[in-house]
Amino acid sequence: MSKSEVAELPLLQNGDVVPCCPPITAGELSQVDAEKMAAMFKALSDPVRLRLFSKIASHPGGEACVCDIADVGVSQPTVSHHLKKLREAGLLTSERRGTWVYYQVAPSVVAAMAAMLDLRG
Amino acid sequence: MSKSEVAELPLLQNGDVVPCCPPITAGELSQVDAEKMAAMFKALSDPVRLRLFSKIASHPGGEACVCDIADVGVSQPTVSHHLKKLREAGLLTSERRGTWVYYQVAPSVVAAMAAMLDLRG
DNA sequence: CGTCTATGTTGACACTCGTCGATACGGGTG
DNA sequence: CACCCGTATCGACGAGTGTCAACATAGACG
Repeated sequence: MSKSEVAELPLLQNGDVVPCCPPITAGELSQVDAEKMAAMFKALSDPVRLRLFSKIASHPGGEACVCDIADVGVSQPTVSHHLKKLREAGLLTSERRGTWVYYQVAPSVVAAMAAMLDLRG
Repeated sequence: MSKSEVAELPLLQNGDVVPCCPPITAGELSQVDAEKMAAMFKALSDPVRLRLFSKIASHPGGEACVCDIADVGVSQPTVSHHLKKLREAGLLTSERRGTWVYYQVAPSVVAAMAAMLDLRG
């Protein structure tokens, strides 16, 4: 029952849409594709993560320092925990610049999620 | 940041995109909007639900009988449980026709999710 | 070096979730 | 009516998740 099979997500750089999976209207998802997609949706299935993500996405350049977005109503370790989850899902990348750590959205991964929800398949 | 005030999960009929929440690039999500969006994403954050959903979405008319999609590797009660979750999230509607129950996708809700992931905000 | 600030990690806890078997319900059919 | 088939609900169990306090790590600066 326990599936510790952590599907390794793309983790690719900005550019274009990664053809991870076809639109959901294109046919039945395979087991593997379903697990990959589910991992991405799960990353956005928490209100705190969603708020962190929107704060970063709405910053100029789609990038923000942790110190700029940490005010979401939970403790600092919890913020760090959620940012790690988003990073592991491939939705964010992080980079340390001196004292601060900056997180950037991974546009191609987000675009791939949106493409999968396109019903005009 | 313009946040639309939608009372509860749409559950509306096919037609156009429900303006649930602005694109994630449009500004910080409110607590309420984040919870609504998170609930929708959570509904698609499970591989079994994703496979059920894709099976329905890829059927002609975006509708399918339970008997046509129930083969996803889990027991019948579990299938029923997941379909209920998708229904409660507003992503599916169900209708009994004689012996069988048919599930249909709610295109507007799915389109709203895709719109929220549009980075070209 | 020592210290301060910013961020990440660890361990523990309560709670939620996915799953199943057993059971109930609803509607055809004989 | 009795029976069977398709689907939903219930109750229970193990695994997973979000949260925090405490602690650890990494630069900046004196």
